[in-house]
Amino acid sequence: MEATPSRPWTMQQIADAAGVSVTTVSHAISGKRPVSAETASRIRRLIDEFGYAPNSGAVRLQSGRSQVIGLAVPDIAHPYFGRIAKGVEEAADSADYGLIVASTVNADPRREKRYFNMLRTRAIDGLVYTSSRSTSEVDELARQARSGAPLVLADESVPGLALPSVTTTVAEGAREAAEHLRALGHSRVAVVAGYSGLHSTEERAVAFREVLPHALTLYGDYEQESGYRIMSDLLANEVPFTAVFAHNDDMAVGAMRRLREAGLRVPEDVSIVGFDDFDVARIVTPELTTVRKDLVEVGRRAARLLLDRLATGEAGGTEVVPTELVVRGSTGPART
Amino acid sequence: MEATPSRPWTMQQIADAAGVSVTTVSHAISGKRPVSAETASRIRRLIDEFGYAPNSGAVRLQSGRSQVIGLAVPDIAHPYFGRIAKGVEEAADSADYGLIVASTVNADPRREKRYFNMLRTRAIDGLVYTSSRSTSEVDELARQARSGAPLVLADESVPGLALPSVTTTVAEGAREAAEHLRALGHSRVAVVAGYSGLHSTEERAVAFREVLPHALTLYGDYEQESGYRIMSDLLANEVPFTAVFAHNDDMAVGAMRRLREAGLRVPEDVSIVGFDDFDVARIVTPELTTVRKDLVEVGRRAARLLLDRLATGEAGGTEVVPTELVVRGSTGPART
DNA sequence: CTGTTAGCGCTTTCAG
DNA sequence: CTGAAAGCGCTAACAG
Repeated sequence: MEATPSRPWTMQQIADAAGVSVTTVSHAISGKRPVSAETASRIRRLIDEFGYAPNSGAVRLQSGRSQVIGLAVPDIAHPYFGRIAKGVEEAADSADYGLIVASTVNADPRREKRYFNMLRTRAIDGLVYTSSRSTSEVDELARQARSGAPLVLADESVPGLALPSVTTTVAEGAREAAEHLRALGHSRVAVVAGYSGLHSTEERAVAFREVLPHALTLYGDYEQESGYRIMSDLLANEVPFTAVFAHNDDMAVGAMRRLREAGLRVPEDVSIVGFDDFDVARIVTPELTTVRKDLVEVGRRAARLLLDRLATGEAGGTEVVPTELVVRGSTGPART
Repeated sequence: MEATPSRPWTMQQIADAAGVSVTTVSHAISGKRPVSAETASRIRRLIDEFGYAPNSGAVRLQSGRSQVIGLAVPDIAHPYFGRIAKGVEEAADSADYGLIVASTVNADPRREKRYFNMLRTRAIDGLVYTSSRSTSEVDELARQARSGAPLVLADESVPGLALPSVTTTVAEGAREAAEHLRALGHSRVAVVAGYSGLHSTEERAVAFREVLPHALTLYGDYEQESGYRIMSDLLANEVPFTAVFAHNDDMAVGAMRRLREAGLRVPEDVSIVGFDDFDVARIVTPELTTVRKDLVEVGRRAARLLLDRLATGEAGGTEVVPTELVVRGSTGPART
C-alpha cells in the first residue's frame, strides 16, 4: 500500500493551469479584490477539479492565526466536560474554527503547560479553560491573563482573576433547592457538597444556608462513592435529618443507594435533591429532583466570548447561564 | 485591557541575542547537528528567559506536518465517544501530538466534509474515524482510503473497506452472553439490537443466535427509549420470553424500566444482559449483567496505529480489543 | 562547530 | 482588473 498521500496541489499549480498569477487565485478565493467573473469561475472550476485546499501552515504563517481554539478539560470522557466540549465545538465549528482538546488530568506538569504552550506557538488562537483546583495552574492562568492572552473561563470562575468567564447561577439554584425543601417542611437537611476548594462549591453551600441556616455541610469529591460514604457517616453517627441536598447527581445517587441499603425510603423517609440533571437523574427510582445546568450552553457561550474577542480584540465580560429546579419524585413532605 | 498578546519572539531575535545565526539556534533546539556546549547552554538560557516557542505555522509550512491528528465522532458529549476520545487524546499527547475533535452530528454535509478538508489543508496529519451510518460518508472514506490518506477506524469497521482499524470482540461478547443465559436455563430470549445498518450490530446478532438460534431479534437505536419501546411491543403482543439481551446498557435500562412498570421482576421473572458496562450498569437495581468494552483502550490503540503509520509510513493492520462478560444481579435462573 | 542561502505556500503591498 | 515581488518564521542543503 502506498504510504503517504500524494503531494497536495499548490496555489501556484492552480494559477498555472488557469493561466493567471497566484495573486489572482488568492483573491479569487478570498474575494478581497475584484476578479473578472470569467477568470473567477475558471479558477473555481480548477479548484474543484484538482481538489485544491490552501495549505494551513502557509496561511497560518502568513496571517499569524491558526483558526483553531483550544479547550482544556480535566477529563474529556466525563459527561460533565463532554457537554461543555460539545458546546464549544459547536460554536467553534460555526465560526469555522477547529477545536483542539487538551486534557489536564492528574496535574501532570508536562500536560499542564501544554495548552499554554500551544498559545505561545500560535498553534491555537485562544483557549477555553475549565478550572481545576491546582494552584500552580491558577498562577500560570494569572500570568497568561496579565499578558493579554485570549482566555475564557468556562463554568468555573476563579476569584481574584479578572478573566472573561461563563458561569451558571449555582447560588440561585441552591437557594431554590433549599426553598423547595423548606416549603415541604424540611428543616434538618444534610448537604453533600463538592470539592471544598472550588468557588462554585462554596457559592452553593453559602446560598443554601441563607435559606436553611442549620444545614449540616459535608464535603465530598463529586464522585458517586463520596455521596455513599458521607451518607454512611451520617447514618453511623445517627445524625437526624429528613432531607439531603447533593452538589451533583452522582453524589445524590450514591447517597440514595446508601439510604436504601439502610432500609430508608425516598422520599417517604428522606427527600433528596441533586444538581446538574444528568442522565442518571432519570434512571434512578424514584427519579431525582435536581437543579438543571445547561453545560452545552456554557460551552457555547464561552467559545463565542473567545471568538468575539479574537474578532474584535475586545475582551468580553462575564456571562451567566440560568439554572432551573426540576422537581421529580425524590422529594416529598418532611416526615413528622 | 490590552487586546492582543504582544508579538511573540522569533528565532532570529534569540539568535541575535545569543550572537549566533538562526541556524545554530535551530540546531541547538532540534539537536540535529552538534552545537558547542557553551553556545547551546547560552541559547537555552535565552529561550527560557524570553519564553520563546517556535511558531507552529512556520514549522508546519517547512516540515509539511502539523503534529496534530483529528478525531471524528458523532457526539463528543456522549460517554461512548467520550471514552474513545479520552484514549485517543492520551496516546496523541504522549507522542506530542495535538488532537482536533470534529463532530459529525446531524449528517450536516458541511460538517461531514470538514475533517477530510482538514486532511487536505494539512491542518491534521491523520484522522481517527468512528463510523457513522451515513453512506455518503462511506463513499468519501473509501475515496480517502484509496488516495492513501492516513486514516484509522475506531470501534467500528466498515466491511469492504480495507482500512486499518481497532475493534472489539463483540461477537465473542454476544456469544458469552448467550452461553451465560443458556447455562441459566433460558431458551426463549428477546434481543434488543442496535442500528440494523451497523456492522457490529449484525455481528452481535449473528453470534448470539449461534448459541440461541431462536432468539427473537428486534432493532432499536441504542437509546434508552428504544429499549423501552421494544419491550412495550413485546409485552403488548404477549410474546413469551424469560430473558433479554440488549446491545447496550442504555437500551437494557429502558427495557428494565418497562418490565418493572409491567410488574415483572428482574431477574426472578426476566433476566437481562446489557452491553458496554457503562456507569448506568451499576446504578440500576439490580445491577446489570453486561459485556464490558474497553473503549478508552480502543481509542488509545487507534491513535497509536495512526501515529505509527505517520512515523513509519506503513499502514498498520487490524487490532481487536477483548470484551468481558461481567455477571451481576440482573441475571438468574430461568423461571420454569 | 558555524554561517549563508534558498525556499516551504501563501497574502499583501506596490505598480501597472 | 491583474502581476511582480517581498516577506511571514523556520529548516536544511551547501559551504566553510
